[in-house]
Amino acid sequence: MGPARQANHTDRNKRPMGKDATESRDLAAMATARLRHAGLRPTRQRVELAGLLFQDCDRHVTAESLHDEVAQAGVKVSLATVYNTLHQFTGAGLLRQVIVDASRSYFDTNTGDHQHFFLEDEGMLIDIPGEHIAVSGVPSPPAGMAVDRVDVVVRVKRA
Amino acid sequence: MGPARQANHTDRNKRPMGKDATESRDLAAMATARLRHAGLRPTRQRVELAGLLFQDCDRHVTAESLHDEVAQAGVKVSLATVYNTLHQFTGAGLLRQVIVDASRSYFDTNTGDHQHFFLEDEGMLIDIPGEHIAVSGVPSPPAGMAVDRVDVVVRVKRA
DNA sequence: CTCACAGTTTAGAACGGTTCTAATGCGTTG
DNA sequence: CAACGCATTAGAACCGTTCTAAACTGTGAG
Repeated sequence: MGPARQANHTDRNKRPMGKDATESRDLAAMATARLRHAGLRPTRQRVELAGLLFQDCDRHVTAESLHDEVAQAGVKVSLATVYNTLHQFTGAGLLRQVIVDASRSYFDTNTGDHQHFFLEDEGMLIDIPGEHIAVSGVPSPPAGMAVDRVDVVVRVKRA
Repeated sequence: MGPARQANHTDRNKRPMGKDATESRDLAAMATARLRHAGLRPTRQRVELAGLLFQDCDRHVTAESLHDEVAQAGVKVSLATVYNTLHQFTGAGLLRQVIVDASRSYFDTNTGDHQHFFLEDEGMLIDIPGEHIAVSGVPSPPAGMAVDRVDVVVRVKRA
C-alpha cells in the first residue's frame, strides 16, 4: 500500500515540503487511512493530530500538551478542536482516557491491556504491559452491574 | 472517659438540644477528641464535619456532597471551609483522597488498605477490602523512584 | 476572667481545565 | 462545480477548586 495511492486527495492541501517530504506524506497518508478506517473524516486538523499521536511508540498526552505540540509543529489548531479530536478518537477506540490526576485528563495511544506508573512529581505516565501485572480477588460486582475495566495506577515519587 | 469531662469547654457554644442531646454530645466529644489527637483545633465547623464523617461506617464524600449534608443538618459552613477541612483531614491521615473521576474529588473515611468499585453511572464508590484483592507483577519503578501507593479501581456499569 | 495572638472561617473573586455557542470553513457526494 | 452537512474556531460560559483579605474564635498567659 504505497502512500502515492491517496495523493490525489491529500495533495490539494499543498504546503511547502522540506527534505523529509516523503516521510511527511507517508505520515499523513497513514493518518488519513487510520481516520477513514475509524469512520472519521480526515480533516487537516485531525490528520495533523493523528500524525503526531500515532507516529512513533505509545504516547501519553494532555489536551494542553498536544495543543502545544501541534502549535510548535507550525500548525494552527484551536484548543477546542484538540478537545473535540481527543474525545472523538477516544470514542472511536483510537485512544484511551486515563484518570490519574484530579485536575487534568490524560490520553493514551496504547489502547491494549496494560496499566500505568504515575510519576506524581512530574505528572508523567509510564506503561506497564498487561502481561506483567495481574489483579486477583476482585469480588463480584454489585447486583445488576458489570465490570467495565480494572485500572491499576502505581503512584511513584522521587525516592 | 465520660463526655461530661470536656463539657466545661464545649458547653460555651450552647444550642437548643432535642431528645438526642446525649448522642449529640457524645458525637461532638468524640469528634473533638479525634481532632485534638490529630493536632487540629476543634473548631465548631471541624467538629461538625468530623461528626458527620466519622459517625458511622466508612463513607465516601465529595466537597459538594458534604457541604450539602452539613447544610441540611442545619449548620452553616462555607464551601471554602469544607475544602479546607477535607484537605486538613487528609493531611492528618483522617481521610484519603480517591481519584476516579476527572471532574470531582472523592474523599474516603477508610484510610486502611483497600480498593474501590466505581459505579460510573452514579458516581458512587464501594470499598473492596484489602484482604480480598491483590496486585502482582508490578515491575520495579523507574530509577530513583519509590512506590507511594497502588490504586485499583474496578469500574462497573449497569449491566 | 480577660486579653491578645495565632490560627480559622468566610464571601466573593479568581483560576484553570473543559465545554458550549453560533458563525465560518471545508470534505464529500452527486 | 454546487450544495449539503459535518468540522473548526474564537470567545464566552461553566464548574469545581483555590485564593484573598477581612472578620472571627480557640487557646494559653497573665
